[in-house]
Amino acid sequence: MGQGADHLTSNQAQVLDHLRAANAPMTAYQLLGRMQNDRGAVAPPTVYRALKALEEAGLIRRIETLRAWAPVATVRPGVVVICDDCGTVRGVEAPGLLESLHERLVAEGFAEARKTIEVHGRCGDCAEDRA
Amino acid sequence: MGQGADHLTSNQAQVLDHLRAANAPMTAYQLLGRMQNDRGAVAPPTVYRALKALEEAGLIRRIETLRAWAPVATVRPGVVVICDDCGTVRGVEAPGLLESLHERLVAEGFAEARKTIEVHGRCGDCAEDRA
DNA sequence: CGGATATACGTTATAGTATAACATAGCGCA
DNA sequence: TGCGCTATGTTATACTATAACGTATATCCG
Repeated sequence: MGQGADHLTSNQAQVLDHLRAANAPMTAYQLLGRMQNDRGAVAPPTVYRALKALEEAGLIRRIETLRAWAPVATVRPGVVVICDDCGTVRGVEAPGLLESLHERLVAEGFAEARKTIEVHGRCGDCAEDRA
Repeated sequence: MGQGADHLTSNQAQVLDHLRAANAPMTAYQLLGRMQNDRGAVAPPTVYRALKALEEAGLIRRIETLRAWAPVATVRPGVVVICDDCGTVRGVEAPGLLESLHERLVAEGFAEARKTIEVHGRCGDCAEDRA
């Protein structure tokens, strides 16, 4: 587990721990609340700086459609699948898909820098629960 | 031009006009500023309500990674391609791609409701300008 | 040692995005 | 006429994110 990290600072480690302990993405202010429980006063920049460093280290990513953050372990590669019922988030491998999109764009002279692919819906477990 | 619309209210038409006149997505508060220029006092809910109605009518969509809004005409189907240099946004057809992703998810028991696919990078025109 | 630089962090304030809640106005129609 | 519906106005506030400045600590090297 864990790649791309050098040494995490204690703020960064704490944020990462909370994200890994959660079973759904957390917003920055949810994290802020947890940190304020753990120790005393914490201000938003503390959280956002940790999030930025962790994102740059490849350890977390922002789920754009949720305005929230998730550890990369649960979300891995290109495609993020989000259950709107239970809130869980998974990464789905889709190598061919990313490949073919890439070729499409290259053919048009577009130089890709960053891809965001997020799918909302209901996961199998939640569908069963309603059956 | 234009589908899915019933009758637009004047707020909605005004917002849509501004979005169509722009060559890049606009934030809600940019739109708010334009509306305040056009007539006098306008408050955020006026803009957000119009955006919501237009989105439900399929006439615009939110570009999640930009926190901004674009007319569907410029952005069409599944894949949104964004140039980080000039700010323009295009829709790219990618039927096979969406198809195969869909099948992947169905196979896992996941029921899709909404897909967001956004690609950032530099468009061909901007690449030339730097050559 | 002592100073220069770099990094993280604390702290205060503010910018930017979005919605809740309640009041009002106009329209269609029983 | 009076009811219900929809859109709008209006005020306030919630939520998300960053700017700007100061301080502490570590590191490197003269």
